[in-house]
Parts: sequence; structure tokens; C-alpha cells
Amino acid sequence: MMQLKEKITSQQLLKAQLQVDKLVMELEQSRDLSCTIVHIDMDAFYAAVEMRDNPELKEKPIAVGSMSMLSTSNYHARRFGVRAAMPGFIAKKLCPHLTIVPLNFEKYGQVSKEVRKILAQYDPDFMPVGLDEAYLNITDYLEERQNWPEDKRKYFYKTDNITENGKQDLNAPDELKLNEDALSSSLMLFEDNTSLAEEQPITTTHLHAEEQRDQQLLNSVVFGTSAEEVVKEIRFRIEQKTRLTASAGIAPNTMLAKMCSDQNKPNGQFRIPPDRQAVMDFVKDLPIRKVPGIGKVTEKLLKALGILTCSELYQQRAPISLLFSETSWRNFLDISLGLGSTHLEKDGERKSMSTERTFGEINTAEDQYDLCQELCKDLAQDLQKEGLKGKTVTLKLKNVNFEVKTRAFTVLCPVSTEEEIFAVAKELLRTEIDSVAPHPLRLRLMGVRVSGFLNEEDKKYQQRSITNFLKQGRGTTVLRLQPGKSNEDHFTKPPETSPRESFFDKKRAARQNTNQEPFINEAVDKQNLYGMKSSVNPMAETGPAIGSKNSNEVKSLTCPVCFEEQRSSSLEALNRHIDECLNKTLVKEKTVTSKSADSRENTHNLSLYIKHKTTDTDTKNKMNTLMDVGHPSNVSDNSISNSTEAFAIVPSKSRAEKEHSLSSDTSSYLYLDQNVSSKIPLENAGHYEKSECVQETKSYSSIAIQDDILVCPICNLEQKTTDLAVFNRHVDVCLNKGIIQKLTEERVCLLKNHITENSKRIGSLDKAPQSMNPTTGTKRSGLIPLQSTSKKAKTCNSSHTIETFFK
DNA sequence: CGGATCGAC
DNA sequence: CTATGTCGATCCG
Repeated sequence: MMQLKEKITSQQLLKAQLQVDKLVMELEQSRDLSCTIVHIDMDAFYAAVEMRDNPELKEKPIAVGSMSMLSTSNYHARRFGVRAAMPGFIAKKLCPHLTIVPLNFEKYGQVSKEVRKILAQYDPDFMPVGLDEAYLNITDYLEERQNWPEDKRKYFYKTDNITENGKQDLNAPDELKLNEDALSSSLMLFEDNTSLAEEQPITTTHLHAEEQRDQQLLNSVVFGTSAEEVVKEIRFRIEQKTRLTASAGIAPNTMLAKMCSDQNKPNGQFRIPPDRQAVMDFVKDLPIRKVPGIGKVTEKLLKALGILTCSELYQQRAPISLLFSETSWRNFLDISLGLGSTHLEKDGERKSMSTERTFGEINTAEDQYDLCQELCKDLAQDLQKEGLKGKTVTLKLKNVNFEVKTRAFTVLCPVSTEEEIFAVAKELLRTEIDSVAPHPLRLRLMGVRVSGFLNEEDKKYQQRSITNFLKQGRGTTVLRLQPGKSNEDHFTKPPETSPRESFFDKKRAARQNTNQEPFINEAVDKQNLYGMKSSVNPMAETGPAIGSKNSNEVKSLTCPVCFEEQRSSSLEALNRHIDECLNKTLVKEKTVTSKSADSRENTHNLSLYIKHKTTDTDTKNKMNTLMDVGHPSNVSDNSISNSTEAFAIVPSKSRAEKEHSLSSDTSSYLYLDQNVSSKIPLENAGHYEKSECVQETKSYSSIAIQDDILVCPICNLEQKTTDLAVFNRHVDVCLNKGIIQKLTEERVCLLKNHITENSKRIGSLDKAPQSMNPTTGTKRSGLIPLQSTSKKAKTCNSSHTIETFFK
């Protein structure tokens, strides 16, 4: 993209600038600040629930999840660098005293329901996001509330609830403060009130009138009519009801509201007033990574173009409009202007359903088929719960090198039962197994997804067609697809009866007489896949099942669609031909994508780059170099200084400091195995991603370092530093998959052997198994090529990269 | 449509 | 020993 950017002429840029700015004008004109959108976000939700329900966990560092994956952690644990999406066993190394609590989704769901009940009173159409977040549009509610008498905005609470021994949340003092603030600002009028809020914990009936009055005076709070007051009230009620705290953001649109809720987390809130300047001020120095929808990849992409903040995003709007797709750059423009959705669209119908499982290596075909069937079974159950049938079945595979692959197939007749799904998934799996034969597929994950659900129109059509179909007395073909029959029957056997011989049948019969070479087994199955496409639909005008018939009876490499005999004996080629025939297009020979010169070029650059860092040929040093590439101690002090909040082994910060580091801190991991990596300036390598845990640490002080020697739990190498913050950053870099992910499997063992033996030449690493399929390293991100000549790296075999690297 | 990726929780 | 599961959106060919 940087190259493309270079090639933009000033002419083009000028034109783009004019066009974009015209749009900016329009956008500015239609800027809508009239809505009040609220984003509510429960603080460390799962962990908070677990702590609430088990006081023993209160003072301990805890995380919720399993040894293999954590969903969230409490603040205690976050100080050790333990955070969401981290494997539990690594968290244990970072924090040996960590208590890992298993997930209890039912409970979280219950709590979430309670919270939602409250939220619904402020916006019946509020939009939940997961269990712990929600957007509310309180515009209408606010207006109505202006005229409310105080008693309608008055809530009672039990002080005990907050100060009770051992019961209070870590953040309770803040909440108490909030309550006190609210109390002091309220008039505290007492009125006998029949419409008390449900969270009123005091039963008034047993008390004398005066006592009752005193009691309630002490423990009541009146919230105002402003947006802030409403949100305080919401958070107050949530805490009263669940003993859990929430953070909130208030802004004129959802994008801003979401970012606001992050601002004063935990247990705080922040508002951007409905004022253009206020919005622009907020957005000005905002790191783009904070924006919902901009993730790691997009951040890096924009960073390469010199864009770190929203202002820079705006400044570069013209070139951006030339480099990105329409949807992408329009979105970027909205972001840089602080524009976002002002209404909450309720989520539509489900579009897919899937299930997947991670496991220790499974490499025998038999086990893989069994597993696949099990997944289909589970998925079928889920589908049936919602009465869904879908036309596309997708198989997802991840091998032991973490390379993910999906393979999909669409049938004309929607499927929902285990047998139906498995029939398709099995073929997809078979194709994959065959594609690497005689090597086994070495899987660590398998998943099955069904999508392409029928919409209402489809259903009607389906119904009508079936009716017509049955009227015509051709039910036998339909029955082929009914549950109860084995999957084999569905796709590999011809219909028992063929009421009417079609054109295709005749053709087929004619061909049969020529008696040619039989298909090998897999060929039959692959052909079946194509057969399904054209034959399974009982409504097909062509009549019964050409594919099904062909599958058992055709004995030559003849296209079942055009009936031309195919020259190539390659099944792949035949299948491609059939596919093209089905699509009524010409057969195009796909060229097999080879590992392109580009990918080598990249690795070449990389090794050159590393070379200057290591003159020593000792293997262990190379290891260290590899692990330390992203280590801050290798980079300029300057880049570190902005990052010292990592994992927050730091005392509380003032607001100003915090804001400063927020704006200057940007994430950038060093990816050694990706195309751009060699282009990232070294001085940026020490930056790291600022995660939620960093922002949520304000009330904690620093902790002591217990050990003299810090050993990274991921790369297992001793770290030179004794600074826990620096160490944590190293772990973060290690964790961040770019480097280590590809090494965690057998390669690490190889390396270790090399280190201990210290004799073999490193080049032998090149002899790593070739069985794995190269993954395509193509990066897209809506890039519009200005010149079609730039056929960039189509494939990038990451393991190869690493091998070259070591070499 | 199939496949790959990104992003979110 | 141990690196999730699920879903929607987008882009490309």
C-alpha cells in the first residue's frame, strides 16, 4: 500500500481531495447530535460474579476460564499480566497463586437478565452485546423524565449492602462516593411513596413512622434529570440489584458511547456532550485502535501509512479514499469525524450456526470422521432447537501448526439433521484428507457450520414447490432426502424408482454402453459432491438425480453435465470442468499457486534485517535474538517511556498522566512472518498493545517482584530485566502469536535439541516436514490496486519464513 | 458461492 | 500437557 501510495499522482490526489471533501461537507451537514446513546459495560463481569458469590476469592487474584483459555480476570490478577484471552497455564506461570474458576454461563446469564430488566426500563429497545454490555438510546426517556416528580426518581438503598463485611466489591468505595455525591446534591424530601423501586431493600411496614422516616432519609437518593444523572441511576440500580459495578459512556452515537464507557472504567462513567466541538476534541488524539471495529490488523495497516490517531486519519482522507475500498474509507471518514450510528438496530435473524472443538492432535482419518460426525450431531441438535435448515455446510480445520482452513459446500436442499449435515461435511473432510495423502491431516481443531438459512420467501417457494411436486406424484425422489435414511443413501445411491427418464438418464445409459475405466473410490465421492449440486433438488427440472446416478454407474471421466469426454485423467481437472459446466462458463485452467518469489523476497529481507543484529553464530543467541526482537530493552528508551503502563505494575496515575499515555501509546507487535514485518521500523517494535487491564488499574499500587530471575513462561528464556513491567511486555510480545505461535509445536523441540546438542547445523531445520499446506498470506483490507501489475505475495509459508529466519 | 480474514464478546 | 467458541461482515476471485 505504501508503494501504491507513492504512485498516486498529485492530479489524482487533488481530485480525490475534492470529492472526499464534498462528502465531508454533506456528512457534516447531516451530523446528528440529537440522540443520547448510552453504553453500559459491566466491570470484569464473570470474575466479578464469581467473587461476589464466593467471598474467599475476594482478595485473591482470580481468572475465569480454564487452563487452556481464560475469559476474564479480576484486577488483582491483571496486575500480574493475567488477562482475557490468555491461556490459563501461562497465566499460572505469570501468577502462581492465581485461582482459576471454571465458567458458569448459566449464572452469568441469570445476572445478565437482572441487569437487562433494569436497562429495559430506560429503553425497551436496548441492544445487548454479549452478556455484559448493552447500548441504550435514552433520548425519548430523557424527554419524558424532565417532567417527573422527584419521588419517581428516588431510590432507597441499604447502606449495609455496601459496607457489609467482606461483601463489598473492590470498587465499593467509589460507588459509595457516588451515592454520597448523589445524596448531597439531592433534596432528600420524604414522601410516602407507593411506587418504590424494586431494589428498595427496606421493609417499611414494621417501623414506626418516625423511625421509618429517618431510616429512609438516610438511605434514599434522588437522581436528577440529566443524562449523567440517569446513567448514575442505572449504575446505582445495577449495583443495588446485583452487587456488581458497571461503567458507562454517554454520547451522541454508539461509536462514541462505547469508547466513553472505556474512559473511566472500572465503575465510572464519561459523557461527550452533544456538541460538535466536544466530539471533535474527544476524537482528536484518539488512537485509532480504540475505535470499535478497528482491530490489530487494521491498526497496523494504517500505522504503516503513518496514521495513529483519528486526526491523522482525517488528514489523510484523500489518499485513503484511493487506497481502500469504498466501505472501508467511508467508515474511516466517519470515524475521523466522530460520526456513528444514532439508532440501535435490533439484530436480525441468525445467519449461521456452528460448533467447533479444539483437542489434542488427531491424525487418523477414522478418528477425524468420528469427530466430524459428533460435531454434526451437536450442530443438528442446536439447529433443531431453533427449527433451522441451511443450505451451506462449512467444515473448518486447524492443523497442529495453527493454520486454519475452511471448506464449504452448498446443497440445493436445506439440511438440518445429523445425517444430512454429516453427508456433506464428510465429503469435505474426505477431500482434505485426500489432498495431503499419503500424509495424515494433523488436526487440533475441527468445526462444522451451517448457513444459508431459508428466508420467508424461500420457505413459501419451498412449500409451494413441494405441494406441486407431490401433486405430480413424484414423491419418491423427495423421500430420498428425508431423515431416517442413511446419509449414504442421500447422496450416493440412485433413487429406487425413476418414474420418468430424463434427458440425462438417456445420455447416461448411452454412455454406459461404452464401458470405460471405472472411477477410483474417491473419485466417486468427489463426483457426488458435484452431483448433489445439480441433482438433489427435487424441484430441478431435469428430473431425478443425475449426479446420484452417475456416482454409482458412470465409469469414465466424462462430464455429467455436458457429456464431453475429458482428456485429462486428473480428477481435479474433471471436477473443475464440471464446476464450470454447471456454472455455464468456459473451463478455465486454474494455475496452481506456487510459493511466490515474493514470499521468499520477504523472508530474504527479514533475514538480512536480522543478520545485522546477530553476528554470533551460536544458536542460543539466535534464539534470544528472536525472542527479543520485540523486547523493549532492545529499542530506544523513548519508545519505552510511553509504554510503562503495560500490565500496570505501576502506582495510580493522575488523570492527566493517564490521558497522556493513552494518546501516545499505540499498539504494534512485530510480526516476523508477515509481509510488512520487515518494514516496521525497529524503534516501534517495543510498543505493545494497551489492553483493558491497563485502563482498569487506577486503584492499585505496585507489587513486589518475588523472583530474582524472570523466565518467560512462553519462550522459556531467562530475561535480562528484573523490571516486571518490561518483563510483562516481553511476555505480551511472546504471547502475541506472531513469533511463538508457529514455534510452539515440534519446532520448539527441534530447537531445544539443537541448543543442547549445540553441534548440528541449524540448516537442518529446513528439513521440517513439508506435509503442511502453505497458508495463503494474502492481505486484503480493501486494497484497490492502482496498477494491476502488483501481484503481491500470494502465498507466504510462515513456517518456511521462520526456518529461513533461523538459517 | 467459497474461502480467507477481521473483529467483537 | 495445556493457545476458545461463536457469530457477523467484508473482500476477492
